[in-house]
Parts: sequence; C-alpha cells; structure tokens
Amino acid sequence: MRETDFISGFAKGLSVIEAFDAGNSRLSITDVARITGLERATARRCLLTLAELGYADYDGKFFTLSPRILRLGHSYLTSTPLPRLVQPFLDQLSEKTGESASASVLDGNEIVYIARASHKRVMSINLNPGSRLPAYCSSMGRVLLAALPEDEARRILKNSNRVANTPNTKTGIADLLDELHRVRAQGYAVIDQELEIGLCSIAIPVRNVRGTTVSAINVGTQAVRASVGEMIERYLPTMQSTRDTITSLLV
Amino acid sequence: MRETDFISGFAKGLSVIEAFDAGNSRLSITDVARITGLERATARRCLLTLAELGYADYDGKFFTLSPRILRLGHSYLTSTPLPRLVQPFLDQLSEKTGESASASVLDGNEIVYIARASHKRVMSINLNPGSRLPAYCSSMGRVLLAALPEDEARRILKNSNRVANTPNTKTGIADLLDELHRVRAQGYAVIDQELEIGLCSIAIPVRNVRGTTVSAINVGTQAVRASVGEMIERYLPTMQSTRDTITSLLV
DNA sequence: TGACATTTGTTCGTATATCGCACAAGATGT
DNA sequence: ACATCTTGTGCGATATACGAACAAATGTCA
Repeated sequence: MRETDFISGFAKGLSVIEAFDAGNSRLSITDVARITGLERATARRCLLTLAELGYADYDGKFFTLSPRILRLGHSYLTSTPLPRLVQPFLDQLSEKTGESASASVLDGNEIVYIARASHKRVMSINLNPGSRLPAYCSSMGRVLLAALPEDEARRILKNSNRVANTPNTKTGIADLLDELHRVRAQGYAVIDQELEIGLCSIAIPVRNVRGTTVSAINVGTQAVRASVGEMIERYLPTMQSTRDTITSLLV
Repeated sequence: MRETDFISGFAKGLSVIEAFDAGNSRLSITDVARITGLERATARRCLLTLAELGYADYDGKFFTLSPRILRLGHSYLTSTPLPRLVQPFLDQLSEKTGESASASVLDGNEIVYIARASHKRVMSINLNPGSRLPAYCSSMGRVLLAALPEDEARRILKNSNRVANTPNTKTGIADLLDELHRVRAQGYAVIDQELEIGLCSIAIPVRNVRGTTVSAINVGTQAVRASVGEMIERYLPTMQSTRDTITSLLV
C-alpha cells in the first residue's frame, strides 16, 4: 500500500473513539489528546466531527459517546454470516445443557464474543457479543490459540498481560504452550476457575470444510454444578454434535 | 463550529463502515463507492486504511469487516454508565418475571438496546445490546417517544418508515399520537403483537432524579403466555419497583 | 481578595497530505 | 476479440494537521 492510500485523519478519529472506555466515559479535549497522543487541536477536530455527526454529545466541556456509535460495531454483527449462523445452535446448546453457550473469534491477544445464549448469570461480569476476554486464560482462547502455528501462539502469549486472576490461573509461557499441545491433541479445552473463582468452561473449535478453525464455541457453568470430568462427560458430546452441524453449513 | 473543525476524511470513513450491513458483508471498492456515494478513489483509501488498521480484511477483491470493529461499539457500552448500571437489575427482573427484560435508548427513529437479560428466545430475531428496532411499533419506543415534546415525537413518527408488520400494527400518525398520549397518561406502554405475531411486551420509562427520561425498560413475553391485562397485572408492579431502584442510583 | 501560575481551549499561518478527476491497466463476460 | 466493468495511478487544486501563540478558565497562595 502506498503512503497516500492511508487516511491518517480517519485513523486518528478511530483512535479517539477507542479512547472512551470503562474508566473514561466523559472526556475533555485535553483528556483525549493525552490518551491518544494526538495534538490537542487535532483531538478537538476529531471530537467536534464526532459530535457533528451525532456519534458523540458535547456539553461545552466534556464529550461522551452517543448510542449511534453502536451502529459501527453492529455493522459487523449483522454483516458477518458466522454470528447469525451460529446463534440458533447456541440457543439449542444452551437449552440442552441448561448452561450458557457462546461463540467467539480471536482478535489479537483477546477473544471476542460474536454470539451468545446466556442461560443464567454465572459470571460476575456480563458477556455479550462484542465482549472481550484474554485468550490465554479462557477456554475458547485456548482452543483458538491451539489452532494457530506454534510460534504465532507463542508470540500472542508473550504479548499478553498474563495476570493470575485466581490461584488456578496458568501464566507461564511454557505451561501455557504445554496446555495448548494438550488442547490440540484432545480437541477441546477446559478452564477450571482460571478466569474467576467458581467458574468453569469447556470449549471446542469450529472448523470450516477446508479444516480451518473459524471460531470456538463453549459452555460455561458454575464449578459447584459440575467437576471438570463431569463437564466433559455431560457437555462435550452435545457440543461436538452441534459443532458438526455448524461445520456442515459453513462454506 | 467552523468549517475547518470538521474532518471530512473521518466522516467519510465512518460512512464506509456503516456501508456494511446484513445484505452487504463482502464489498468491493465499487460497491462501497455506490452505497456511500463517495468517489471510488476515496472509498478505496478508506477501505485500505481500515484494512491497514486491522478493522477490515481484504482478499485483493473484496473487503469484509473484522471483529476489531466491535471495539468501537463496545467503547460506548463500557464507557457509558447506564448500560452497566441497569444490567444487574434487568437480570433480577428477568428472574422474577420468568421473561426477557431489556433496556434501550432512542437514536433517531429507532430504539437501541443497551442491556438485556434474555430468559428464553421469544422473538424470531435475536436481540443484543446494539440491536435496533423501529420506535413507532415497540413498547420501549412508545415510552421514549411519549417522553419527547409532542412535535418532536410527531417529526420522528413522520420520518419513520411505518410498516404494518402484523395486522395489529398501528401505522397512522394520528393513531400513534393518540397512543403516545395514553402512554404518557398511564405511565407505561403495551405492545400486543404489533411487531411480530405472538409477541407482547410492556415498557416503562426510567427517569433520573431531575425527571428526565433517560431510558426505557421492558419485559417481553409470548402472547399465549399472558394477555395484555395479565401482563400489566403480573409485570408492571415489579418493573416499577425495579425502575425506582434504578432511578435512585442515577445522578 | 487579588495577583500569579497553571491548565485548558481556540485561532492562525504554513507545510503537507488528501481529494477528485482523468486516464491507464486489468478483469470479466459475451 | 471486443465491449464493459472494475481497479489502480498521477497530478493539480484544495483541505487538513501541525506547532506555536493567544485567550480563557481554573487553581493557588499570600
């Protein structure tokens, strides 16, 4: 790509949108300049442009994102076939298992939920399409990392901020690579309270007919309701059959 | 705002993202130029910029959005206090009523879901935070329109593409304005299969301490499970108590 | 309270990057 | 092999970004 094929004003604007997050909901021009590293004048122009288009609100002092921003992410969910294809199967899976079922894809070091059938709240945080979790300590993340070439997976693990969320969390590169080997061999990943105490989940890859892993699906439950062995016994066969149906529908 | 405070390259880029939707998941440069009305050269630069930043994938012929795009919408959901605040209360509400509970805000002619606790699938389409429905024929839309000044509501109704989704759907401006009066007077809106046959819902406004309506919450169910009268009797008191708790937490 | 320091927002001239057009090159279908 | 449609490129005109200077608001201390 040539230098002139890149619209830096557009790229800067997008970084301004991403400057808003959990801890930063009401931002001044200076705040945005500091977070994004843009010049104050440029940050101001991006923010005023967002406000002019209705993507942000401005009270003269602080900017906040407006619900119109959701159109942007929603473009992906409605335009990509996979989320719409898997949703009904996750509903079925959740129905059959009596637990929450989800599908996700990899984006950098994180998994991104693309569809979900939540049966009942099991986690402290709420998960929706668009939600993100670190790949290294989630069942779907392990499955998706295991599908990558070894050095690619290692690179992502090294890049990840590997925090021990619980005493169970694996954080060592060697441990995690071992785990990925195991996942690759057995065809599924089980997380036993590595993300949050009391939370277990099991995930398997979804491959297209060419054998490429395009997504992962999982079932999550409370640790008190099922041991690791019980999860494999109870959920894995149903998940695999669901997965096979999905695969047959993927071009 | 001065002319030079608007970054047209940014605005054009955002319109390119929105060009992708349900019917348009894989778009060529020419497709995007046609949909957005941009010059082909401009559309191409926007698309290449998106691809360079990882927001889109390019196979040399077609562009598709990548899951990274979801960060943009997610910026809103995580940075705005309201969605995170209401979520646990929707969970409770769904638990108590045994039905799906949601919260939404108005964006133009549409309501946008900002949080949801889905108990079991009742609709043919799947609803998630970010999902949109026309305001004129949804219970939360009626509540949010009723909170606007009369002429503002009329303007939105006139702007809406008022389709009769079912034989029950009200599509006349006068009918709808009457309905808004009723909603305003009684403090709740009930939709009896106007959006989809078999689907009923009841919504109430959520106001902040200053009395401004900031959102609507609803409970939806299947028509066979509850008549309109039964919905009001069964769900309204619980909803109102949930709403009062939320209001007390809103600054 | 008033003077000073500091932070934040806005304006401006200029260097530079982007836009839109016209044309070239390539792909597709008949 | 031709017509048609799509994609890529070069260039002059124009719009944008930068950095600094200015203005306004906010905070600090005697």
